Amino acid sequence: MHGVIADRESLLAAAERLIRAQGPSVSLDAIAAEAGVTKPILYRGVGDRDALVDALAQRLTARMTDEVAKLVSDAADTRDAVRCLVGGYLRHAEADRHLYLYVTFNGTGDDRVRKSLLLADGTAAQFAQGIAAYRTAHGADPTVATAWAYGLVGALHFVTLWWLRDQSVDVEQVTEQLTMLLWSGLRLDEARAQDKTDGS
Amino acid sequence: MHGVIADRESLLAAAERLIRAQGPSVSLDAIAAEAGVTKPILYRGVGDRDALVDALAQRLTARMTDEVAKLVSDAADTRDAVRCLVGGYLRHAEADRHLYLYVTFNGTGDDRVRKSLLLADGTAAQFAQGIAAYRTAHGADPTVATAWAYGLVGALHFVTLWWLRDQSVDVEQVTEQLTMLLWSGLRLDEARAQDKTDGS
DNA sequence: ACCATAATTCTACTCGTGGTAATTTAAAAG
DNA sequence: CTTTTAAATTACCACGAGTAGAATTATGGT
Repeated sequence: MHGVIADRESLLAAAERLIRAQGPSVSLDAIAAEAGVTKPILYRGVGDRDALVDALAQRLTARMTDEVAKLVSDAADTRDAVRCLVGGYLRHAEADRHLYLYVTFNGTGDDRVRKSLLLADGTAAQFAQGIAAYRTAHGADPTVATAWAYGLVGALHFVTLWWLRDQSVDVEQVTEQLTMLLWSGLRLDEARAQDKTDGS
Repeated sequence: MHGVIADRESLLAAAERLIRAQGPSVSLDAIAAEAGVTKPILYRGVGDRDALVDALAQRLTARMTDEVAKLVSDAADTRDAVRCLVGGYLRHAEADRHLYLYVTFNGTGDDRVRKSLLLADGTAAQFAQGIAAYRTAHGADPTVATAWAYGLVGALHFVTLWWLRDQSVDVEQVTEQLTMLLWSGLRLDEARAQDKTDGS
């Protein structure tokens, strides 16, 4: 119709374009129309809805982790790296909020868990790697890396959702607040005085 | 049919019963049938799907916060309180996993954000209160409470999802790991040596 | 006791969306 | 120019949310 080539790449690009323009509640028909093709072509090119979300999640994850990694590489120290990570995540999610929501909310089937962790898995894998490396380099136990990575992603995600919904504070402030929590934890400095050497 | 009274309470109870039995992908027809009524009666009693999820989220939130609060009240110190909270959350989510998933995954409309934060809002409100009280009592800034509360809920939620999906570690271990992160943060002890007195 | 009217419940429908099968159109080979 | 094969389009099915109208039961008057 428009001379559009229906390769996977342009289909995914059309999906992103339409989601950005119209919000996360777009149908597959609409995406196909945006790409200038019909639904079966879309299915042949990228698969069913799950596959589409999967692909978009991969692309978004790649962009976010790339950008965040770039920001982090300029950090002064490790705490500043966390700060850059949090700020980068928030800003990217805000800039691409529709796609972010499309990818992170996909609970219709019976495997809601798997689907909702699509973006999380990619991000958490990166985080886990960084955490494990950091802790190994400093003689700390890296076993916690996976659990911590999912905890980090969850904290980032929910703070993002809350902040996107009611933007009551500016990005700098929420970044600093979340960084405080992630870097130093809930405990107050005085609590450190107590020895917490639990051998579990 | 069964002499069932179609008051709101029994409708919600039937919904919980069926979700627990059949998983989070139950239709409203099925819920109505479980309650012994038909769909319009269900609508008259509890409203549309959003209202149902809202009500179930409130009930689940109440149960979880109640149980967790009880566990926390027996804690030895503040760190142990966090530990009890994490463990209680994980165990309750596991025990009622279907309902937990039904309530936390509800992204079909355009207000995905609002709906997905239904359980989070209730839980985060409690957490924020506790955090603010704790910090105020110790002379720390309580402004961070809201952001931290959503961060906590997000970390708990995602670690729960990850753990429910591939139960590769036992609950004790993941509880301890997440508690470490939430209580002490990412930083290693040596990092404390560096003075981090950032005045924002 | 009987009929009419009001209230309530049930059935049956619409609408939108994911997914697919069958029909049609275009292209290539003989 | 015909026939066969490959491709896309249209038309359809399944399913679930939500609702309007049919049917049934209860209520009240005479």
